[in-house]
Amino acid sequence: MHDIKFIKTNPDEFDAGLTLRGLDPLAEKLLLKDEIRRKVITQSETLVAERNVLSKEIGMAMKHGKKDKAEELKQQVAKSKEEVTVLENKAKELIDDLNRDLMAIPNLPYADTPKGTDESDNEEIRTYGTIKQFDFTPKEHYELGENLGQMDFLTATKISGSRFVILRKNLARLERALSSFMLDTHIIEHELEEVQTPVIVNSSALYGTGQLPKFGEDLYKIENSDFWLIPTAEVSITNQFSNTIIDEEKLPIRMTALTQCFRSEAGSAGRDTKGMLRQHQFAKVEMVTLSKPSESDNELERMTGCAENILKKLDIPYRVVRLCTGDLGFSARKTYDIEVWLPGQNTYREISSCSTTGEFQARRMKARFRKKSEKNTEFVHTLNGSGIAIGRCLIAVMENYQQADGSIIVPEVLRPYMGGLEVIS
RNA sequence: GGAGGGGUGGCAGAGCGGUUGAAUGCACUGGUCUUGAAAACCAGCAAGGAUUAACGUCCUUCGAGGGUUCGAAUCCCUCCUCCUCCGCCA
Repeated sequence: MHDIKFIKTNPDEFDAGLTLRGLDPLAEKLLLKDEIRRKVITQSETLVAERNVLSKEIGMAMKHGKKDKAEELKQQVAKSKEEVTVLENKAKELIDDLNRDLMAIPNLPYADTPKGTDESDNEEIRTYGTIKQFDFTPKEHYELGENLGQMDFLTATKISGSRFVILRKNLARLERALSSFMLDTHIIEHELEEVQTPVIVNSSALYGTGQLPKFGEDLYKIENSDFWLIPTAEVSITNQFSNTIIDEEKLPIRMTALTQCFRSEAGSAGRDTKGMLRQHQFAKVEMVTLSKPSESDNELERMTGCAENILKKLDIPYRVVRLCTGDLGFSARKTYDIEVWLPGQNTYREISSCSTTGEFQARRMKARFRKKSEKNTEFVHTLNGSGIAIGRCLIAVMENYQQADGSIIVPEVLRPYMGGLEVIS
């Protein structure tokens, strides 16, 4: 959420940020609303203050047995009561209205964000690994999986619908191996703290990280309740710190969690319908960091590095791109996507997205920190990134490690997690 | 699901209609004392908002939201949550 005080002191910077997003300037309109809001609050509070004084006088009068005086004062208060109620309601309305506006405005991209309209304008930062040349035509993951009889979309359709999958035997085990490998790497090498969080959250958590109010359509909601399925563990990990004041020494707090994620994929009908690239349910290892404002840029590099390290260890080629203004998510100020090479598709596909939101989410959820021996609190900065998506990583392993006979070599680092298995066939 | 009891400041814990934003203790910060530390003593110590050049003043908040009242942490209603016992259950 945006700080109206920031907008007040930096209207041009605010509008420039919106322009980067392809939005019309809003500062003037918001500041007008704010002015009215403050005026009404002042009016209302003046009256309430007067009432409070009179009420105390009534109390004193009662104490000293001056009943007549008390009655007289009561009359006075009663007169202003209606007026107070009207003003208070009006103030509340104006506050809510302004907050609604502020909640629906996306975060401001960093000024150096590459300009563009969609993912084709993203800027390649670096590439890693050598793209393997096959002496046969590499297959897509679903061909490989189905031929192995270990990836079953048809049966999944029967029990759930489209965009679900059933993995069997060693592919199921491979998915589990990937999860454990990633988590172990994060907690041991990268010193992230592992957490296990709920996958069902309430709407206030979704407001906190920015999925609501604008993107409810992309989420699954549980009927007759305020429960939603998380689209990413970012929601539950980050919101642990809502309405919390953290001691400065505890920062940065770097966490990781493995959860299932649930997305309705409204609006992506027809895209990636084959295979398990785009599912309604998928496992993902997520990373979330809370940091001091001064450290968040470095933390973003660190986090991206953690995700990259997973792919390095798996020895799968990838590239890192910086998202352009048109591709940047609602809450993000700066995002690196990591895209893995998929030989079957002969292209790079997103497997991780690491973002800093600055204080955007922290302000929404009131996650603050206090410096030692300082009175004031400040909002923390929050970062989130996939570290990495399990399902897509499974695809990447399958396609990059496939052999002519349709079997799949198990990457070295995963073998300890697969009981030493070297090939899935 | 049934019965009962709680939710108060960083923590513990009073208050149960009238200067109570909240006693007291611990923790924390500053000071006195001390060679230094401890102890002791003194002082400070909630968040958000409005206003102000600033000092300050004012408003709101005692789980959340409504209500009663001139006035609510204190009374009433609804919800959330925690604990104990019973039932059910992975």
